[in-house]
Amino acid sequence: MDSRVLQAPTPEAVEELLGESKRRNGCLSLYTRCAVAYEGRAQSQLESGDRFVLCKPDGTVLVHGDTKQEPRNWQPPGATVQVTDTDPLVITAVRTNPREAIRITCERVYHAALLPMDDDASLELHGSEADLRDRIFETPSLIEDGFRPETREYETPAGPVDVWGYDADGRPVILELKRRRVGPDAVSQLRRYVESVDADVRGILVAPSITDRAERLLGEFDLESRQVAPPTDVGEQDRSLAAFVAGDEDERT
Amino acid sequence: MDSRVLQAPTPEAVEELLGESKRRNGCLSLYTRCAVAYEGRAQSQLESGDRFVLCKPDGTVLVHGDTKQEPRNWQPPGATVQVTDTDPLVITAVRTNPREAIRITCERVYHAALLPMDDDASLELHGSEADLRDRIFETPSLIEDGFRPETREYETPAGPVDVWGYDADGRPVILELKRRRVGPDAVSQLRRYVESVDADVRGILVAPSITDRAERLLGEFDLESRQVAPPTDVGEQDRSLAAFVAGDEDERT
DNA sequence: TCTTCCAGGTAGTAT
DNA sequence: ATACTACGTGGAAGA
Repeated sequence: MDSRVLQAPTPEAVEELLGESKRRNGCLSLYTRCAVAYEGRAQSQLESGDRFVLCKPDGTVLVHGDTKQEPRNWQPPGATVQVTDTDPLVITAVRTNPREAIRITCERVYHAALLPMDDDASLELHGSEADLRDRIFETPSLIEDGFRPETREYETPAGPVDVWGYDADGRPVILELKRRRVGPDAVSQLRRYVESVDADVRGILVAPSITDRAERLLGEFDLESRQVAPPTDVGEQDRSLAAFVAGDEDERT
Repeated sequence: MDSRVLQAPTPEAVEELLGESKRRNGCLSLYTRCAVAYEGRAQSQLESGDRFVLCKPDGTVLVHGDTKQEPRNWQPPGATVQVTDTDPLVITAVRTNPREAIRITCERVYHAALLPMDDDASLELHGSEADLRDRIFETPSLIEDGFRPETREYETPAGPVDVWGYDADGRPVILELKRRRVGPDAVSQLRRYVESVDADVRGILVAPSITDRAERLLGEFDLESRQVAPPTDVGEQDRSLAAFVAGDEDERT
């Protein structure tokens, strides 16, 4: 695998490692005390602190602190990453469209590592809005008896509608699907679609649950709702994890 | 700093290091070939590949591949992270509200490292929607002559309005502010606020720019727009980064 | 490229 | 805890 880890590397060694990571198409990881500045879509400054920095071969740069899921600062994919100074070590990542730059000034580097990565696996995800849509096409009675779904992503002047269909009386129906509990924004969205259609159409918001305010707004605009959730079980899943989630803390299989 | 890096550690050594990271309130980093399973709000599976794993002391777990800004899989803050098996090494992170779990099965661990972090610096960000709001309170004529902004986050039955004020004729005005180019969703949002108010009120969408469809929707609902961007210059900024962004590629100061 | 919308969105704030 | 919105949202799919 020929990865490399350097303890307390010099700025020159980090520069060398960054070049190597580009040639090898690998990631560069830094454990460092650094300050960060950003300018582009907005501007930000982050004073010195201990952080973990990951530079990916696609130009992504992440600066992680010791809390939270989101990086404290970052550069999206597509940036050009360079060591622009070695005393102290400064790493700059610039990208265009939009034009923006991040600058990491390292007062100390505890470790640096080269991480060649081979990862071509694709994520299989179940329980998305698309799965909910498929579920409704499979079992239209989840909406109501006699409902006939017809078109996915039906185009209207106000944007694409999730599901277009007809009720038992042949009256057109628009469904707006959400995979989780919905608020007022989803009602606005459904209303926009319904009003953009030049016909007498019913609008139904399909979601696992709905907030009080959204419910009230629905009524105000003569829209409806159905309580339906995305399918949870999709076959080939690892059952022992499900047991964990179900609350069986002692599960260790 | 007493950080520790282990090359090709045994599962037991990783377990020990995870325990140590909890006691020391530090992060644990793994460079590993692993498979990932998730179950909770949805379900997902990710087959084996080389990845970088970061476990933070607040319970956050990130699994990064070699591309993209977002982790390939993750667990948000608040999870309990444990080694639940050592042959092969399995790391499980469980959290509640919502109840969900991620499981990382490592077929090889290239490195593991303990990263004690001291980071109490706060991010200073300029150019947000709040800054745009402040700018309008400071220079109301950016909207129009005679405009008098009055209330921020003004409460309506449909939700909080960014700015409530009055025009030169004393007619109430609602502003919906966006820090970037807006689409149909922002128009829907403004419309919802305007209609929820039981008065003859003007609605103005304030943003740097607007899409065609959104523009058309605005007209349809008798709403207005003003082209205003958040302030870009906020004083104490590092000017050399701005030069970089401006296109001066040779800037190395 | 631009537009549009989903996301296991995440984060912050007020109730 | 829930509700609501902003985010340097990011990412994908279609035009």
